[in-house]
Amino acid sequence: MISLTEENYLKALIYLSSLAPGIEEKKDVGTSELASYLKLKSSTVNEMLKRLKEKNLINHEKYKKITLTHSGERNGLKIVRKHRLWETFLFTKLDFDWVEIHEVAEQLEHIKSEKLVEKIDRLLGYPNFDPHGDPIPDKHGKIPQRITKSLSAVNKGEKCIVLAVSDTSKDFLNYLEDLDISIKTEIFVIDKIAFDQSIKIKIRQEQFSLSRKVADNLLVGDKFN
Amino acid sequence: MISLTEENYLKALIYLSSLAPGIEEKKDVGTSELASYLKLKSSTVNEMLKRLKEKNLINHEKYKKITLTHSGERNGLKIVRKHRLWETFLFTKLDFDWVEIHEVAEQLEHIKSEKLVEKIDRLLGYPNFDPHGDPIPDKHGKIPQRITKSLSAVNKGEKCIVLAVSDTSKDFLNYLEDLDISIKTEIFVIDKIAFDQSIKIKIRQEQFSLSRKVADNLLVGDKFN
DNA sequence: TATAATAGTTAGTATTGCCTAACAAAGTAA
DNA sequence: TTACTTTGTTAGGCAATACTAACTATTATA
Repeated sequence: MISLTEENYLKALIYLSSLAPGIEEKKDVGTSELASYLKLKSSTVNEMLKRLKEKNLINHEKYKKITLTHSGERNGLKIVRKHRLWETFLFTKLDFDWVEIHEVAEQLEHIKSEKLVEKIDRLLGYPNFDPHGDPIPDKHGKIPQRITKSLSAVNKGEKCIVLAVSDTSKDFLNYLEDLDISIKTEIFVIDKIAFDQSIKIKIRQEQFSLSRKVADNLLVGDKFN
Repeated sequence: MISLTEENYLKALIYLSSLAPGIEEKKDVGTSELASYLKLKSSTVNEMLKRLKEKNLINHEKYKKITLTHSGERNGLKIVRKHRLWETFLFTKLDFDWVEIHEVAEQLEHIKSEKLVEKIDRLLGYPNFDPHGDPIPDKHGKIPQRITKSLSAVNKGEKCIVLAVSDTSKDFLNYLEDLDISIKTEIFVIDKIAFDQSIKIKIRQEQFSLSRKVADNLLVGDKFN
């Protein structure tokens, strides 16, 4: 039995290892990095690492980096799957907004019932991506892939469609909601300003400009898929 | 902040105090009774009682009975409300069956989000009773009342409709599912056998007989409301 | 390379929630 | 009323999860 706390450690490890530079690459994670992400002290994390290793969920040698075992990864992906399914449920079935879904899903992801997850998955029509555009692992842990690029990489005169956001902070999501930008929003790039690397865009007949930072965090594609 | 465990104690107290002989009456509850209901040792319960009293959720003097304070009752009813709403959700929206809903709702009832509860309530159309016929407290803690009687109290030659079950054990619910008896099922009482107090009934053209024990635990009324 | 900075570990402490064992109070029945 | 039974309490422990403080290994830098 994996405790709620242990589940959160696994989820954090999945997330932190996914921050590797290349796609499909895995980054090794250190104790302090994990501690600071979970807002805990390293000593606390250190103890938990022992328990996770006992349970064969991670590989860890003294003073070395942490990696997930196969079992750890599988279990962590289950939580990620549940989190993203619940976010999708809250967003599409209960009209929660972008900003609110995360913290409720943080709780719901720990509900233990295979059946419930499958029922929710079915109710939602087996979605591949959640409301932030993040991929939802299937029941075997397989993660849907799709090609996206940052809005900053789109050329002047081209149009694209928002597939995901790479920052899910409240500030960013709130700003996007103000701009009425969400998943599936079509963006036409009117101009790219060399001086500050901001870009001028058109959305639904309206023109305005986005900073480099915002453009970096909008992941787009040619079409919605 | 009330912990998950504390919530379960409050819920148990609400339930046990409701077992008073008359309706609207409250029964005082003892430490051992609570312990045995929660499948814990009295010493454990005793300690928790201290904490609950600290938090002003219960009244309790050494060697005396336990009663809920106003705050304790309000908080306990919130959990009962959530439990019954989730059961209704699982049953009506996700096609879980009668027997399965309870244990998943035991987990879901602890999710902390006012908004989520209200959204689910609305999605369900503000139901007054859950799939077992138990009343769902409204957001202010008001409990819908309705008049029911045991099927044993129905006279020969009369018809009635199932409103609730007073036993929600798996065994009983499974048996009822086998018999195809659920909420809203119409029952016609053909005969009452004096010898063993069983009753002969007709449901949807089919005739069979129910033991006294089963009839006792089926709560019925003249019409569905 | 020596040393300072960073990262990781250990030891000792607290809280929650559970346990057993021993004991005290209250209730019941001879 | 005494003695037995049931109920309630206290004391002392344990596991999980977190903390601080002190220490050690590793890495980075002068």
